[in-house]
Amino acid sequence: METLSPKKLEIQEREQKILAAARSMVVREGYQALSMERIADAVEYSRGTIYNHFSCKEEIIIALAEKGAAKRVEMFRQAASYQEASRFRMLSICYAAERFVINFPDYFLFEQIFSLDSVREKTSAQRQQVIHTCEIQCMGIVTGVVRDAIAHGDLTLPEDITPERLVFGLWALTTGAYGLAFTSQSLPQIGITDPYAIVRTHVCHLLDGYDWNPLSATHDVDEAFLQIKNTLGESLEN
Amino acid sequence: METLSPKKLEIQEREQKILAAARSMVVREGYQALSMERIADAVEYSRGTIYNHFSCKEEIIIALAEKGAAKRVEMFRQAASYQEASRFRMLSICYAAERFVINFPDYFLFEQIFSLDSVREKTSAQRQQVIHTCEIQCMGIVTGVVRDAIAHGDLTLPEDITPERLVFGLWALTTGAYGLAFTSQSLPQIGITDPYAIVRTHVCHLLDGYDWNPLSATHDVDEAFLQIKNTLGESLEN
DNA sequence: TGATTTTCTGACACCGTGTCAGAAAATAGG
DNA sequence: CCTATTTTCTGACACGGTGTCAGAAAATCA
Repeated sequence: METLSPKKLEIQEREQKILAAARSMVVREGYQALSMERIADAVEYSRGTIYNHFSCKEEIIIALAEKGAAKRVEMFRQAASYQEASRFRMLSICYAAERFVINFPDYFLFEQIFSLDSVREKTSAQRQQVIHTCEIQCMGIVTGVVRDAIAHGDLTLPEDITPERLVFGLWALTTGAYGLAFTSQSLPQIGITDPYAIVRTHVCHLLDGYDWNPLSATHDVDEAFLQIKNTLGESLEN
Repeated sequence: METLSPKKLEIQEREQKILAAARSMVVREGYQALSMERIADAVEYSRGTIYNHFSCKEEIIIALAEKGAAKRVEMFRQAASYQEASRFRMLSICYAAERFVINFPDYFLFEQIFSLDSVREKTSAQRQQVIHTCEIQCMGIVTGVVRDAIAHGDLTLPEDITPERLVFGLWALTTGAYGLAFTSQSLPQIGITDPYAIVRTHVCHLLDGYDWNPLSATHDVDEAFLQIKNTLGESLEN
């Protein structure tokens, strides 16, 4: 069943065309400008046909969020394969998380839209499951690095902190900061001009707080990120 | 001009009735169930009258977000007045931030809705300004504590970290975590059952990473939070 | 009390949604 | 190649929500 009938293929391609149209529409004019009607116009099919692919516009958003989630998993994989001491592997994942929002701000936006109950409610369980699975995979990649660190003796976690809990903290810190970077009006006013750099600093201090070796004091953090950028940069840019 | 005419008073009261109706509607049935039509039914006035108060439903959401923002400022003020060493004042603000989302999850929700461009776009500049001002005030309260800490010699920040940048990190960590607590499906599955407790732990480790005295190692953190709860609990619950 | 101002109302025009009967196109069979 | 069957596509329709505004109703004034 490798080759699909020409018609089936056309349909598959059309689905991608619909998503591409929706994506650029949201990017250019915002979520509220997205309507099935306008998508139908853009791809030159009738509204009914669009509804054959997606039962409502929320399903389109979640389909786009799915793509984003898959992309992030891929980038995290790349980053985790960085061949260095555990702490630098951790930093390289942070770098990947940062590149993700910078290179694909729209994916980040779709996730934010999707995180509203009122939107998520209207989407299918299957697609929710896909996104959920990606989330678990990302967690798995990062906790894997933490476990490696423990195994190599670079890190000893306090009793009440599991690798998952540490990762939760990093996850919260980074996504919280990226969310603020996107939505807060106040940042420039209080001298926060490069939130991404600040997050990196905080991550380092947090890891220092957990005594994850080698500590910041023993190496040049900026240098480390530069190294990561040079090694992984290409493969994360796509 | 202390006493308003009875009619003006009625109008003012009605505005609160509208907000209350909208609030309970969103809490009970979600944002997407909110409509001017249903609000009008609920408060037993015509749609036109509702439009005299708010030009669209986004304006209602932002009005509710405003109330939340003001509440947070109030709670932060209370917390910052905690009479202890700077680090514990910092923790007491974290405690206030936590109580805010736990006691008023709906306010947190309105902020999330409001953070979407598509919603914010439709709201008036004045109201946006009010929220913005509250945000700045909160920042001011927290950076004030940081500055006090520096002045008292409890904390020495690295050159590249201003008090604002440190606060940005805490802000990102906490709101990021609370956001995840509300929206992520994955947390229980990976053993994160009390995200709030974990955030507190991470905050402590982050402060440790910056050598903010007294370090966690020298005192019982749980005990400190208990103390805060006993001292401030009442005044934050309202 | 009547004149004037303010407030309230619901009908209206509009826009987007989601559905579905029937048209059109693709595919299969002889 | 033609016809039968299946699949896909379409646009009209009913619905529900939005935002407006002319005129009704109520409040205020004098």
